[in-house]
Amino acid sequence: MFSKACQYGIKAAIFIAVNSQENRRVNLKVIAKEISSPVAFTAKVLQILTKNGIIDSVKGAAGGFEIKNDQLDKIMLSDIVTSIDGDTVYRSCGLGYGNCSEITPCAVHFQFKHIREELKVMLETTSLLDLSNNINDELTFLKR
Amino acid sequence: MFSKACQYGIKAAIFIAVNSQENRRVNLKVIAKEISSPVAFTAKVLQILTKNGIIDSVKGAAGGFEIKNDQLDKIMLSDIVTSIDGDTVYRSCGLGYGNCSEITPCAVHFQFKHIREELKVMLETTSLLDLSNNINDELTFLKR
DNA sequence: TTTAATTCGGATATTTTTGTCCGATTTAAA
DNA sequence: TTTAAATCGGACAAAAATATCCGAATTAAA
Repeated sequence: MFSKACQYGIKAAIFIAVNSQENRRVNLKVIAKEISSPVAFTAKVLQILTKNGIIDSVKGAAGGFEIKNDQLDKIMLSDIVTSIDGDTVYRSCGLGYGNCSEITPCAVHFQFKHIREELKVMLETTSLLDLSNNINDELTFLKR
Repeated sequence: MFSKACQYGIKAAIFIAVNSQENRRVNLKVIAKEISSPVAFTAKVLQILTKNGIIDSVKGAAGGFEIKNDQLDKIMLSDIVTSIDGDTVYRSCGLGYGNCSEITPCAVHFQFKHIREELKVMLETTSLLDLSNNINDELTFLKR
């Protein structure tokens, strides 16, 4: 469904969100350890998220990554996915046709239409706040 | 969502299905041309489908690929997808955790659960007959 | 002011996916 | 029986994704 880079990005963003709620800035090493991802590769992913304004980075000693608390409910899963993987997963044709549409539908268009739309809605309505609240309430996990 | 190999596999299977309904056997070159795919790579994909019993191959001159007509309603999209990409798209965790489940759900488990289930049902209930009928009725296209 | 901790960014390496090539085998038809 | 058309399968090549390395820039704290 999503690339590894994207999975790391989602996990990292949630971890940063959870910590930002407690006003804790977290650095690359801590993030990578928490989400069991390769450090240097995770750095690349975090750079993408930073450039796209999804997370904030602070250079230097005591630096790291954080998200402004008033942004947590505005950052959606779709923002993260789009930054890293683009929007093809939930927008483009299931068979990869560039010209597949409602008027000229490919062989699986009507089967995928509904699922794509549900995925889109889900990604666009699930915020980092929702996800980090679930972690805080111990309804879900991030590290295993 | 699916690998290119899988997209080629789905397209090829539908094309073979459409032709099998008319009792026409089609060969690799014709298939690859129809679905605009690289010939040799498509050969590999067709071999996978053949080994998995989804399509039948006939060697030698006048050989090619076909599907028995009484099988068309029994071959589901899920059979093709599983053969080529495996079942991770519609079975495994959205974040890639091996131990994510209903009792120990990952951070996005409940968001993805519904979509994964819908995708699974769709793939398991859409047959090659359904898809080739739509092509025959010109409700959908395969080649563009 | 120096040091250590940190992100940034470019280069490189490895692995996986995608794609190509070609000889072996099979088989219908000339 | 020969030939041509086809699949099969192994080796190889290219591209993309994943992962690593390292020096530069930044900055808090000693």
